[in-house]
Amino acid sequence: MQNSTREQIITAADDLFYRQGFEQTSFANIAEAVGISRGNFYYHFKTKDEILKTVIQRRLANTRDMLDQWEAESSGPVERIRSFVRILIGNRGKIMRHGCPVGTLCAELAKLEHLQRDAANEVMTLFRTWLHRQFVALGHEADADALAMHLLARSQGIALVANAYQDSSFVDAEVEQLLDWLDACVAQSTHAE
Amino acid sequence: MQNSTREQIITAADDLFYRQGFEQTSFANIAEAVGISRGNFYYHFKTKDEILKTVIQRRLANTRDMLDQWEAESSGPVERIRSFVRILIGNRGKIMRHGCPVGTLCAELAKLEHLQRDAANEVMTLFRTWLHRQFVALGHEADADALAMHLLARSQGIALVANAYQDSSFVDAEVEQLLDWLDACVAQSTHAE
DNA sequence: GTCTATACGGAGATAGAC
DNA sequence: GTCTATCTCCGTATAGAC
Repeated sequence: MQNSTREQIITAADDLFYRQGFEQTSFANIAEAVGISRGNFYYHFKTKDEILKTVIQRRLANTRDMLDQWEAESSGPVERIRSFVRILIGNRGKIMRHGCPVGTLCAELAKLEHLQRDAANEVMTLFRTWLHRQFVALGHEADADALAMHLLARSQGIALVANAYQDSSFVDAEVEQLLDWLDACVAQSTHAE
Repeated sequence: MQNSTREQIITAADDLFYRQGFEQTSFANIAEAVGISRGNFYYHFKTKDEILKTVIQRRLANTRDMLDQWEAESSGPVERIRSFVRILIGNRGKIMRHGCPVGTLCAELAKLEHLQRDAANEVMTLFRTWLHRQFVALGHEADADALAMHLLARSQGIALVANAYQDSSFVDAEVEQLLDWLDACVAQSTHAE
């Protein structure tokens, strides 16, 4: 069932929403990418809202999987948070071209006052609560959410500016600073004990 | 000539582009906001590109004026940079509702691969070079641009996350951290002498 | 499930009267 | 300068044949 037409539509829509934005992507674009007719498209999804909802659900599932994997692979919270920071490096090229998939969708749906806005924010919240948990494990119970939000905002800012200026060395330099900041967090929590 | 129809159109378009986004704003929206007919609109601006270009030019001019004013009002570079950081507080409400006017336009035009993308980036560059100059005055010749970019990214990240979560206390907390970071920059440059 | 044909509205844009 | 009327294209969405 992995290559069913429905799955192909979701994959194509996911990609196009990221690269062109939701509003800018038409049913014709998606149908063309999949290689089906517009009419057939409507057999699978009745409205544009519905396809967006489904794409966000898939992103939520994929994000959960990724976070679970980081949890399984990494030995401790510091290494896990480093995994988060390093997606900026791993996805450097895509981020420079199209921005952060999470942040750009939240920003677009916020401006459209779209029904699925909260659903899109939920993807960001997945990272927020996961990071929160890691900071708690680091001994930062009191300010874990503030640290998670801080890291989220830093990442989003880096992605936005890197996208505007198409600057990859900027990403590298900022990631270094984030890793230093993380080390300082660790030192601070160790110190407090 | 301040209240000419042309000026009113630019003002209305500027506001609507910020609140709804460029793509989402139609000529009908702008015409209705001004109280003129669609036909009349085309007497003043032939294409949507042209009105966007004009709006960006106005934003560039307004930004230059603001930066000049900060330069005139503040005694030194530290206080000037603080003025920049504090717009996050001053425009807190608008930023929570619609994001940063500079960042959201850059992000949207990047995704549309719009002709005016570079023009929109130019507004951000105005802040970048101005901040660069302030950091040089602070004694940070070597890393002035990196510091300017860092501050730009931090601000954009704060605006994006604040917009997503509509969280004003987050903005306050992050601004405090930015001001602390700035103080640390000053201490570092003083120390180096 | 997939297609073609088509309805319908809204967008950008133009023509020409006043 | 401002209006109404109109054109054209493209978007979402539907109907019905295969």
